[in-house]
Amino acid sequence: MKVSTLSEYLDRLERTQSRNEMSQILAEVIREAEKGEASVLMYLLMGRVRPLFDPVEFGVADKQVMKAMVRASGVTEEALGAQYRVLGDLGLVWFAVAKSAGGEKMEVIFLYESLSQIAAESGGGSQERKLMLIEELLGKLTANEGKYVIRILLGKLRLGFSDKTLIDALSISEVGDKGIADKLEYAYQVRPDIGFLVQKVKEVGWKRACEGVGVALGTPMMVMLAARLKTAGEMVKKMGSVAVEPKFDGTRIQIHFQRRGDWKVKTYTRNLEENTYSFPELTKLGDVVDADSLVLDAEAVGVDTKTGKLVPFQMTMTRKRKHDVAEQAGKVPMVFYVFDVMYKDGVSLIDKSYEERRKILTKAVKKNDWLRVDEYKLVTKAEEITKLHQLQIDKGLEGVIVKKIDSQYVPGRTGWRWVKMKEAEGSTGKLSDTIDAVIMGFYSGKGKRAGFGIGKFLVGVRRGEQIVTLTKIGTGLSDEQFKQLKNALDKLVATKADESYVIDKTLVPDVWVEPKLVVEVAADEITISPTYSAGVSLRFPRLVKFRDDKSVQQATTIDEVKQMI
DNA sequence: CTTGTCTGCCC
DNA sequence: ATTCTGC
DNA sequence: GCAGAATGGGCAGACAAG
Repeated sequence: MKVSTLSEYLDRLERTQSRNEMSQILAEVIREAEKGEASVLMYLLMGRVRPLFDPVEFGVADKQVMKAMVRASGVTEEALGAQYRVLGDLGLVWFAVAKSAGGEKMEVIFLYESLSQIAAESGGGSQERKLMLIEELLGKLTANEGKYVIRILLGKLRLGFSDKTLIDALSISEVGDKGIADKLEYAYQVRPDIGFLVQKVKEVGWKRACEGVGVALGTPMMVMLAARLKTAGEMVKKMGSVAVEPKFDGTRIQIHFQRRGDWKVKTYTRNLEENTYSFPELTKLGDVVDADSLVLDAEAVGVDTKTGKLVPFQMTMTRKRKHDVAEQAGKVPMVFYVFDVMYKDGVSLIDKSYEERRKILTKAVKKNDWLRVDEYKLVTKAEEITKLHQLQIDKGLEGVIVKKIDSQYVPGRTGWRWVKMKEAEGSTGKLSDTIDAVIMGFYSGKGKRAGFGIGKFLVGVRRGEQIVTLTKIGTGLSDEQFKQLKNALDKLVATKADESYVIDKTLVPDVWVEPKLVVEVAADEITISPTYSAGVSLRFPRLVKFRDDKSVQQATTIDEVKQMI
């Protein structure tokens, strides 16, 4: 397939909003792909050159791509930046400034090779080499083709489809409708590589491609996630009999173990990245399990060496490293709370019920101190969920996960099988109170929000006569509220930061505004911040509502914020 | 060698 | 992570 | 309700620049 053909398909996709229609178009792409080309096309459509679980990344984003665009177009960085703030998409910026070069009919395979080379460059001088390669590539493409290539480099085609839609499309390409999407999804779940799946289906047909697939050691599988419901009552209504488990504030880890073989343990993150190197303590896994092979689902949490208590999330995350792991493991050892088993001794367990898997799990782990099978309580009443939730909160945990006891292990967060509960019913965030913060400035938006002229904004709190920065806010507003806010802020635009602002150079907004507007902000936690001038910041900040009724003098103070810790 | 910027990935 | 929105 | 796309803080690592 030619790149020009691909870009015509992408043009069509860009014009359609209906995902059903998108699936049809994508099915055409799959049908038209030549042998050996299908996998490559799928990766490109996902804004990548390799499957999710391969650690191959482009290593360029906004800043570097913009530099390459400066070179390829001759337009200054300032001019491109200005366009970017208006259009909210570097692909569109390129389309606007690119000279109508190209003309060469490039093959998709060639494009793929070029992009792979960009990803492969590393070491001293690699940034320069990446820039050259991008510049060269753009020079061979039309402005429209370049638009899509830039979006691929940024990992966002922004066309309204992703892997799920590609699976629907694959089903359509094979049988004319979404009839086999379930089976394909299952195959994708245990090997989340859309390029591999499409290629295989095209080569051997969907029946053989889906035949006998199951969890495989050494291949990360997609994990089950917890949805959210507002009340315990809704949980009981949707799920019936449930198990309530503690929710630990650490990092999700999928553990693959085999007693014999060229490796013993491999671990993966929630997003399927391999992170075996981060957890040297798991080399001893064979001592504490009664099995020849396992795939486990767990939460890794650091412990305080003095008190034995679990450490805060930020401390646990210091283990997300490649270097000096052993040293860090001494400072912050890990424990692993195991809550599920997806495979044991050659048998895939994801089709078994929660209760069955739990029984197998309990038997598979021997009594020990660091690989802990977490507790679960079977419950049928809403009040019991609420009570257990409060119990975990009192213990200092994040909350609870409520699980439907007869449910299979299904990836993603759909279907009301697992539901999380963090804050108490009726409250907006886990933080006991909301904060009334002052809007200090705002930033242009990307994608849809470019049209609003605002995508997020900077807020602060009072410290004496000063206003110190606390967090940026980019969620909690409806489209309508974004438009309203932009209108209101336009009347407060200032040419520079107000004298009362204590600012940090990395947080300079696109537009400063006078300190007039107050907003109510919710969050889950107050964190010690290395970046914000308040010295603290918010974890998961979101807007609750505009507080036009409040003056800046009535906004929350830094002392009040610190008392909430 | 240190510092700053950018990126990717945890939540 | 949270939240909003078109289908 | 699903799937997708906006957006958050903050950590380590890779490079480039000084």
